[in-house]
Amino acid sequence: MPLDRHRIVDEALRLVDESGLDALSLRSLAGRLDVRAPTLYWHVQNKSELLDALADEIMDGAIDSARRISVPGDARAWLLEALGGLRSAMLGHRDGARIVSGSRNSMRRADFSELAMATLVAGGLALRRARLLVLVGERYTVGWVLEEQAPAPESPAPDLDVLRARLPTVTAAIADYFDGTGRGADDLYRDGARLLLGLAN
Amino acid sequence: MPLDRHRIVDEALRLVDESGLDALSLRSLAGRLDVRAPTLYWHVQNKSELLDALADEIMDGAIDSARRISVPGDARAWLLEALGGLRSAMLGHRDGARIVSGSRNSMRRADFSELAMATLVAGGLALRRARLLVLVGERYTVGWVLEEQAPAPESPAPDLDVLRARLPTVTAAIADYFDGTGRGADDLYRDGARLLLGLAN
DNA sequence: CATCCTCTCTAACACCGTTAGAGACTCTTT
DNA sequence: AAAGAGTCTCTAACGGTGTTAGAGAGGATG
Repeated sequence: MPLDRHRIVDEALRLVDESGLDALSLRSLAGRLDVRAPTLYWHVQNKSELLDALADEIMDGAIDSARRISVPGDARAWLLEALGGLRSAMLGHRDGARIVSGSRNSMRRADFSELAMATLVAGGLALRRARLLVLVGERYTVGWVLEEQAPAPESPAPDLDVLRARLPTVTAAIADYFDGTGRGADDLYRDGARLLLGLAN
Repeated sequence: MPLDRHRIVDEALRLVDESGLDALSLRSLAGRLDVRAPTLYWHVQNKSELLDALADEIMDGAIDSARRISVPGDARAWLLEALGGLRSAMLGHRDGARIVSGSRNSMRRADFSELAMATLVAGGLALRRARLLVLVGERYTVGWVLEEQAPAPESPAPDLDVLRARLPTVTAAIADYFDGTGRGADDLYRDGARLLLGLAN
């Protein structure tokens, strides 16, 4: 199979999924494609262009998923689903949020915003409000998933008692939230998103 | 002046402020301290430990500023100010949000959460709600400033007409927001934060 | 005086992104 | 058929990175 840009991006994404973004070097990627590193420069200008392409790939997933959402009465409910799709698209790849947040030239990010704002406006929201909701929703989601995907600290897990002494409210709140009724990470994100869209509770 | 950990972190922060996070290498930092790179390893275990220290420094600013806020009737108004302080602390250093979001071992981040949740609970909010508000507020803020501090794309600025064709709603919304009454980036952040705290006007 | 401890050094390792420039190999033109 | 152009991959190398090993200077302590 001949080497082309698409195959490169594909294999890069696979490499990232297996070993994390930090393990993605042009040499290791080339090795998987049975090629030497400089060869990649024929198909891709930069490493950063490659990273942009990865971000595009991820955002494509988010856009596709957003397009599939039927627009209900309340446009804000649509946005809630769209943002959930954005989160899923990023969670779908290791370090997905880092890739998306680190890419400065992904037109697909703007496409997502356009789709979202246009849908909200079509749903009757004022332009200014639509923009605010979309901006806030996107940045909230990226910030959220960034945190979700952050690897556990390498330093030895601090003693639980010490933690409880220094962070009594935080630890109590965690215990409280997960206590009992099978609520998990997805619910927490969704609660936050609903809050910020004014769909609270 | 003898070399110690504090001076290293200080100079690192200065270097980052001048030249950006990507320009921070142990060699360049050592050069500014009139020392060779391996010397730094006597005072600091890792580069990542150094980055954690930078994040701590920034979060210290956020915590100090939060402590100075008097608690008004509505605890949510306090949180709004505290988050504004967090944003200012990150904006106060080049790539501040990247530093904070990239650090996995900064206890100060947890301290900030603790302070915020405790204040909200003391202000009468339920534990579960306090946690949600703080988590959402923090991640929103980090995501926001990350975007604010992202350097302009290096690729030649795409043609404005092409942009307007592909992103009609986005471009119209930007024009609409900044049109007329001197509203700026700070206001936009604040609007978003108010929205998410249910203080919307 | 000898020994330890604290701190800085030189030298080196393996890796990184990236560039220059030499070949193959195919396809088109003469 | 010969010559040339274009496409793709290669080797070799550059300057940079984080990091380690280990030597040595200098002061404090026995």
